[in-house]
Amino acid sequence: MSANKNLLYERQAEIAKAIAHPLRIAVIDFLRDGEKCVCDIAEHVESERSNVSRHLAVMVNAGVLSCRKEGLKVFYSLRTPCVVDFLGCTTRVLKCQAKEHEKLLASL
Amino acid sequence: MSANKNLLYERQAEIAKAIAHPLRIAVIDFLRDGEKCVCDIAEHVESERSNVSRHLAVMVNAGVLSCRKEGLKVFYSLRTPCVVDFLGCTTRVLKCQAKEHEKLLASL
DNA sequence: ATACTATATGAGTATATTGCCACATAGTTA
DNA sequence: TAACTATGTGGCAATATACTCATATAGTAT
Repeated sequence: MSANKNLLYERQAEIAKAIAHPLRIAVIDFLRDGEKCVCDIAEHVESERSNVSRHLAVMVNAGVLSCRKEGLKVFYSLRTPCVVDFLGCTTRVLKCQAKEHEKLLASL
Repeated sequence: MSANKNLLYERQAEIAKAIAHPLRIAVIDFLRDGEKCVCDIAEHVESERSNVSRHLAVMVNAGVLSCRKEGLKVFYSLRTPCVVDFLGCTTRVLKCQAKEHEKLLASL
């Protein structure tokens, strides 16, 4: 494996890691219909603001979200719509799993 | 947020977490051209077999990989081709980041 | 200036993940 | 059976992550 490949894998892992948390996935799903401030996000995902703020920082750091300050509030949004594709990928994997479970059940 | 949604987010996060590691991404990339045994995978990703074995178990557990025993060897393969789409998603995010960096540099 | 609101951060604890070593298990071959 | 190979697992230490509480910062309004 070349050093370039390794670097790519690490960057890819960083992005995947930034998404790999239930709360963060909830946030991404919520942000599909446009930018939201921390307090709205915290209310929606039913978690403390300080906690949400940290999770948001993780995603901004990984390049998944971007943020914009306006007065007291900070609005977060998806940096690129293709982040949403991740959710599609996961649901496809889940569907694939469900199908195999069905097959197994049917064979009993 | 409904309980159903929360459950979905947790399952999605499990899958994303199973992918979110440089070594595991290297494995997925390697498995694109078909099933491989642990020793071949370990050699390719340049890591200890015991370590690789654990990472493989994580991915099987999350439903990302499947395995098949044949004699002494255990062959691992992608459970569904759509797992590869993840890598595409991450590279698209990376490209998006690169573009923004370019813009920033150009404005200096 | 004071009180208030929204957000971020430091510190501490709890928990999870990773990598390594040694060893166990299972199948193969002589 | 004995030696060998491929894989998996227990145990440990190092590190990373997540959550909570208290506090800091920044902007707003009175």
